[in-house]
Amino acid sequence: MASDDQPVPVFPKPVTLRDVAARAGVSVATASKALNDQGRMTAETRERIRETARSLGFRPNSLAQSLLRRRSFTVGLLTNDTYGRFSLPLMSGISDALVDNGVSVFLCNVEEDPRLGQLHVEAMLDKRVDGIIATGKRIDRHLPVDLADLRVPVIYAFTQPDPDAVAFVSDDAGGARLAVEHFCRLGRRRIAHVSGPASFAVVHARAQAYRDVLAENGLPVTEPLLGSWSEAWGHEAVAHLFDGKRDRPDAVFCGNDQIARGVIDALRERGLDVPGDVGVIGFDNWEIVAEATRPPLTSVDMNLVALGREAGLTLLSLVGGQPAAPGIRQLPCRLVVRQSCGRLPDG
Amino acid sequence: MASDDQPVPVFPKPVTLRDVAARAGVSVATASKALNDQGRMTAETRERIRETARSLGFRPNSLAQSLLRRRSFTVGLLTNDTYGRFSLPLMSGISDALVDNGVSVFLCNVEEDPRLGQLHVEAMLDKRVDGIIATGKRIDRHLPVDLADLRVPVIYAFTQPDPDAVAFVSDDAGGARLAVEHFCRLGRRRIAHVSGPASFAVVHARAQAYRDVLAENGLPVTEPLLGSWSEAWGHEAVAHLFDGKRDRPDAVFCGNDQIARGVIDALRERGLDVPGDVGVIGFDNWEIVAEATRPPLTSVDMNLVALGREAGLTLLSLVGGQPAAPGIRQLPCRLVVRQSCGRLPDG
DNA sequence: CTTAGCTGGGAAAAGGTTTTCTCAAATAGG
DNA sequence: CCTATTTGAGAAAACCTTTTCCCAGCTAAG
Repeated sequence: MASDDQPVPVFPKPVTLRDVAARAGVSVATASKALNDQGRMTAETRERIRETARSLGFRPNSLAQSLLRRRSFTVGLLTNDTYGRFSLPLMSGISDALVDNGVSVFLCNVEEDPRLGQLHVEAMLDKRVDGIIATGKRIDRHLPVDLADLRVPVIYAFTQPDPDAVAFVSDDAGGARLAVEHFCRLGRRRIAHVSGPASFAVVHARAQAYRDVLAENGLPVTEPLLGSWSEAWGHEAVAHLFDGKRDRPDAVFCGNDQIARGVIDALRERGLDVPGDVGVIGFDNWEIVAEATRPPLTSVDMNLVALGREAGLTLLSLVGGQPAAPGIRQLPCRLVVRQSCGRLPDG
Repeated sequence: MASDDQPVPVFPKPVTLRDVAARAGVSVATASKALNDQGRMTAETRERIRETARSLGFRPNSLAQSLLRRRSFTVGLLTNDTYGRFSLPLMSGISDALVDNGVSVFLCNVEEDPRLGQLHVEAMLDKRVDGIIATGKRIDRHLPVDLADLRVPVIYAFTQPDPDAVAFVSDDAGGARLAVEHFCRLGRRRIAHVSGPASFAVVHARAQAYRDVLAENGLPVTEPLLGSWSEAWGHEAVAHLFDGKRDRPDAVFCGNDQIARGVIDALRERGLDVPGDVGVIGFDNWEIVAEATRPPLTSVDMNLVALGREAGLTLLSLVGGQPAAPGIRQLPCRLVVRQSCGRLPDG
């Protein structure tokens, strides 16, 4: 009978609570209560309904539930980090924190396009997300989208927040301290700092921490060398640091892993041993880079997964009605020690 | 009256169609029809209702619409690519194709965990996604999750599909041809191939294309060197290729950009000029790597964004009831020429 | 035996929208 | 002036689930 030229897959109608109730010979109200551990009924009735639901493969329609509860168990994640260098670890942590609560995440890349941002935010709101997390690729820039006075709670993670918002960022100064203090403990005395462009707020935060730690340890402070975030700049910076005849550094703290990579390569080209002659520490702990340097790179990890988890949990409690004090929370970084920084003499 | 210790943001109730109707002095039915260009009414009534909706900032509740239409304008994207190296460009293309149709994307990372996969798929189904796109980090491995006989259409992109499914992958053989033929056109005669582990299907596809092109051009075929996907392996492979005294390659086609990076660095260490003495082409066109090599790396781009867009559009038409022939569609790659491969003598 | 209280379960409303059907008024046709 | 048709708009059902209220029957207390 059926024409089989083009077998079109046919998707069966989902089984509804009504089906379960009919099959079990009860009303939908009773069925609902049985499955949700609500109401009063004999244990026998409850179990019979549950068994029926199981055997029919019943799954409640989330849309209907959401409509009724005014809660969709859905959050939106906005980002402008196309390559996901920072937002994917964040996403991972967020998802991790939420999946056990049955919450799913809409991911939207808004690039730098306000129109796109507007579009995505409206789509999220229309779909009644319970909340929104905004994230980006740098801490000191806004997303190209206005998230003030939305109908839902908003949390900022690793991006510039609106005033009076709840935000999570990494403690860059703390991370820098970790690196420089590690050098100090290892007995390095002339520690240089090569970082990215002055237009980045984190560059200044890290540089100040660098100066502070050196001062605290009575070590000479040389002005940080600012350039770009690239390997090429790391390469070039080594020339600046080592072409002067005296006071050559015995350690370089770099603003990111790519710069560190350039520094290490340039040092090798000059015949300097890492970590023997010069120790190097990077920032970001981008494993794909940190593990490809020779020797493998010690680097500051911003704990983005943990940051994402924290943001997710906070959003959840905000959605649940718990107030959260506005303000920026800085989460600690962690030093991942590999081989580029050297080790304690006795180690 | 109000206690202001802790200013809790209060979120206003969304305005509903009922509100609009009441304000405009019509029934909700009429209001709905006015806003959707349905039904019959005087142009004046229609415009009055629209104006009311605008002034009230009315936005239809997507949940209610979805419930009724049995269509949620939502799709799920499954991946196990934690770093997003491949899935983010895909995601970008998918999102691109869908956002204009008001469709949002749930992104779920299932890692390698079947339990997590099951969890996410069930959450998606409960939320009544219109369809699912499965993607991964390699073409020849399944996600740790069973997507057969779901209640919704499924499309595979850049991951191993179930039989009889619709799938999109990159044409790796074609991409390899592009690279090797380019070398041939440039007059290179001894072209080597350094690639990843033999356990990857793409390694064989690319290697075969490499042999084919060399044979077609009457050039000597040396067996591809298989190793790992790392820079270190690229480095090591150069030793194998150049320590033999004769028939040293004048071109190396690499299985990915990291290998290419290792090859280029090793060549430089040997005093060989790239592209003067040896041309190098990579695969993946991972810009962050390709642009950091010196000289910048020519590489095969798998057009993942386009692949994602194609997958998104196909899923959309599948959801719309258009049948799509099952099978694997290979989408062409593209060669991004930078400086590592050299140029035509007359160029 | 009467009344209060409990028990098991159902009816109905609510959530917000779309769509089909119905109906009164207005218009056209004869 | 009377009937047939069109026009404008509303009532109600449907989507699926949850929750509040209600009720009939039963038990226990007085």
